Amino acid sequence: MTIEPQTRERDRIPLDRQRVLQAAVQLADREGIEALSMRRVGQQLGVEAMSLYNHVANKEDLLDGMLDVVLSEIDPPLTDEGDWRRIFHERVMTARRALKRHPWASTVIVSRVNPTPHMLAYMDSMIGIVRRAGFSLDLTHHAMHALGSRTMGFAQELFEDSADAGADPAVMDLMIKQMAEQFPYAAEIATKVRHDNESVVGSGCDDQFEFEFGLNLILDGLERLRSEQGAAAS
Amino acid sequence: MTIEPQTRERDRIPLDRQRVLQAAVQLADREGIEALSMRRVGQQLGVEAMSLYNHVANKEDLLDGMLDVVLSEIDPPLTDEGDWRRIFHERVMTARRALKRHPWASTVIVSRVNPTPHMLAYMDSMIGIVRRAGFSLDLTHHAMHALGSRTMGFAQELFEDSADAGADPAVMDLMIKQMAEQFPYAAEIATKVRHDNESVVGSGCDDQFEFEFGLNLILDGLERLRSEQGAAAS
DNA sequence: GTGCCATACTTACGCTGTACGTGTTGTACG
DNA sequence: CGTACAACACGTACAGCGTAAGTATGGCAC
Repeated sequence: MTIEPQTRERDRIPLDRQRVLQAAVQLADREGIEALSMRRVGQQLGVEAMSLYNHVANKEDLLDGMLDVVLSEIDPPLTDEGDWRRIFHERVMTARRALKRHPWASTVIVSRVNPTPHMLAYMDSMIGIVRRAGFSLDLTHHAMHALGSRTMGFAQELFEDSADAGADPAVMDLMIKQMAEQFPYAAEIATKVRHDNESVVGSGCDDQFEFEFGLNLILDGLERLRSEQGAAAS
Repeated sequence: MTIEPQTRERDRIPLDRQRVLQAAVQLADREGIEALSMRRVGQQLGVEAMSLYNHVANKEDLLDGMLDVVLSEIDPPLTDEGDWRRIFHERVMTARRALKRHPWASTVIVSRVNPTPHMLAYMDSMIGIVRRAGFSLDLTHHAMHALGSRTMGFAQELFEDSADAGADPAVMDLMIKQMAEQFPYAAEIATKVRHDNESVVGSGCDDQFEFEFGLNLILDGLERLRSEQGAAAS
């Protein structure tokens, strides 16, 4: 009773955030996201549930962290040459593959409200692709909404609005400024949206408009295929 | 103690599924979906939690039922005349309005795995619109995937696969036959998918193909807008 | 040595969904 | 009218959850 704990203490690898996240990811991979509880993750590490709270704020934070681990597995773009559609498509499929390795990821991602660092980095790189292809700021913004999280490798709307649109404007300014260094393209869009909606309450984007924009984009594309099909066959 | 219960019993309206579902919907509307527990719903009806189980199988079933209530509020189509895109668009926006009346609905719908009756009816009517506009079976199938639950008034993939693709084939046949009467258009698609994948394991649809189909549809639409924008300005 | 600080452990609270057994009810039939 | 019955609300109980709060056990700076 006096020796046992000491020896156990000695050869115990100390916990850290990375180990906690990795254990959680492994558990979710193996037994599904519904089997993931703080107690089970602790068990996985030979540790009590409460010990995890030294490294993650709460379960929400744990899920955010797990997601970030998955997103960190998205390979960087191979090339920057050629048709933007090819580059974009390729990168989306890479992201899709990363997410498919962790089947729980796509269901978790939709329940999150704040983007993780790797998420921001990824989005920034995708925005960069279309911007460099000559998309206007406006069109870029609409494009990202239309693609929704198809950009992430599956089909689903991303976040409700740009973080907390109702927050302190001064804080927002600072946040955007800090973001601008790391994620210039994303920051550009955020600034624009913010400017457009200076006097507007609620969400930073016109959800109704963005929804109809995306809907019409698809309907028009389908109409084109319909008329082609009409020309080819009956 | 002997009289009290009797009088209370007398003027108690007996529970039924509809009352349970309505109380649950009201509670979720008022206090959010995370506040919805069996105990709270019971409380809402002046009844213990366990009494609800006489009318719903479990919480999953309760959520399915609640969703069906919301979907039943989608108004029937106004007209069947004119451009299919206009008709389709109009109906989607009607569905969107119904879902917006219950903010929790869109988050709940994505966690469901089986379509509810009203859901099937709605999908059937949407498939009917494009079929009557001359879409081939194939194109219709791809179209529904591409639209995802944009058809429902928000953007998100629908169900993992067509119900239980791995189930007993004989049971499936029966199911499809029964479906054919009520939902002819939906049944037609289901039959086709089933036929195409006779010898294929896993999901009833080629997820990879459908995903890329939808992605390319949007990318092509965006490319068109990009080149137009290039011609007009810059 | 001594104090400090990080961190792991323990206990406990209030909540969840729901299995199981009991009692009361309105209704159908002799 | 009396009785049997099926429907159904109730109460209790259990295993699990996230996490607040307090306690014990290191390694490390002085």
